[in-house]
Amino acid sequence: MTTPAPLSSLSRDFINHFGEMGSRWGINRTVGQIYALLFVSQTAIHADDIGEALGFSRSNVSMGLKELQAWKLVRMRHVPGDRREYFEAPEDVWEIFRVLATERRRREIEPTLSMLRGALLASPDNDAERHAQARMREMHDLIERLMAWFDDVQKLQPETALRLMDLGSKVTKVLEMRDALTGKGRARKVGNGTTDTPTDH
Amino acid sequence: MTTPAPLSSLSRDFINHFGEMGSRWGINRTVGQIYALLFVSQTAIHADDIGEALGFSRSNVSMGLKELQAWKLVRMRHVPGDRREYFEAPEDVWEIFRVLATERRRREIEPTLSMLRGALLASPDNDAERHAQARMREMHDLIERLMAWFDDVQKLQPETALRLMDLGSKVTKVLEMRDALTGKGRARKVGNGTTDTPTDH
DNA sequence: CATGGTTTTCAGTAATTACTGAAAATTCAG
DNA sequence: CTGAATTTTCAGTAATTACTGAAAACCATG
Repeated sequence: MTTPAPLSSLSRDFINHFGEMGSRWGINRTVGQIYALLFVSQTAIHADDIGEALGFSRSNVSMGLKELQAWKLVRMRHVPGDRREYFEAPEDVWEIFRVLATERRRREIEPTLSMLRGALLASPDNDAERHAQARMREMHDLIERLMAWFDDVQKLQPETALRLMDLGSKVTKVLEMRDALTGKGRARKVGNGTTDTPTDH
Repeated sequence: MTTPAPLSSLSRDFINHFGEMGSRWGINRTVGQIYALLFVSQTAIHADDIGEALGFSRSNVSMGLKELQAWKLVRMRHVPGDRREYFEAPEDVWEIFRVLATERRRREIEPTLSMLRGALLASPDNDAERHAQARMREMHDLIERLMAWFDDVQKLQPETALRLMDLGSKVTKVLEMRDALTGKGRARKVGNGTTDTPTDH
């Protein structure tokens, strides 16, 4: 019967922010707030307390938790002698990031990649189609490259990945050196046939 | 009065897919389809043709284009002797990716980062608050690290960035070697990342 | 500086998505 | 099995978001 801890203004602001950002992140207010609550909570919480803390109906909480579980962003656990289900967010923020990235990829990228793969099998029979398909190929190839890279990095230990990131573009020193040695140095643009872009940056 | 080119089934599928995925990507159907149309188009198109090709009202097209411009995903241009505004998607897919990532960061991450920065200034006065703030700090620090890395990579030439990515986790070989030399690494963790992890799916 | 062609705005409406309460299903102790 | 405690489902409703047509604003030209 413990009252669900009255939420400090610190936590309340955090939770509200997640609620508001929810729509931009592709989740709804409820889901965002529930996640935020679990994220800052010291202990696992059961659905009734979540609903009470945030002012949502029980059924809404149930649906929100279901979605968070589908995203693999919360874990369920049981406390001895209590039939209710308790929920918590995983500790390790890198792991959270990894899960989030993986899940977003699965939902937001894979379907497109597979559509593109299909489109690349077609035989275009006029110039417009040929051009469209070439564009799709560019998109496809970039996405595949990005995903292959992501696969690679994802397999690293968090510690290693973080360290790799901290190196940042310093890593390019290695590339530049190699280029200097192989005399490959001064190409500037990525080769897409149609030269255009007066880009500058 | 050129009819807006009858859209091959190849392009139509691509455009429809973008319409459907729109909601997952945080844009609406209209915006997704307009972008897709421009992306595969050989030439710049004006609003009326876009509306006709996709079956949207003129005002809807106008709003869609406005949003795409806000995202910096389309460019406007004029053709001599025609008062109408023509639109096109930038050529270079890496540049598109860069713009998209930057814009998403600005909209989806920066606000949270600044909220977190504020939260970290507070002085927690009980254990729960202290824990919540510590969690927020973990989140904040990870995001900052990721963003710093992204800043770094973003400044690279497309070619360099792509090549860096293609190297993937091979770069870690350098790290591992360095660790071996400095005696820093010492095979610290269990289940080392490079061998096949027992991932389910 | 008036005109016709063009784009933008906006109020109203349609479509979609979120949320609720009540009922059904599930779970488990006795 | 029974029944109390709990979670899930779902039909109905509320809230939000997308889309339209008409009108206003814009703008290059004569």
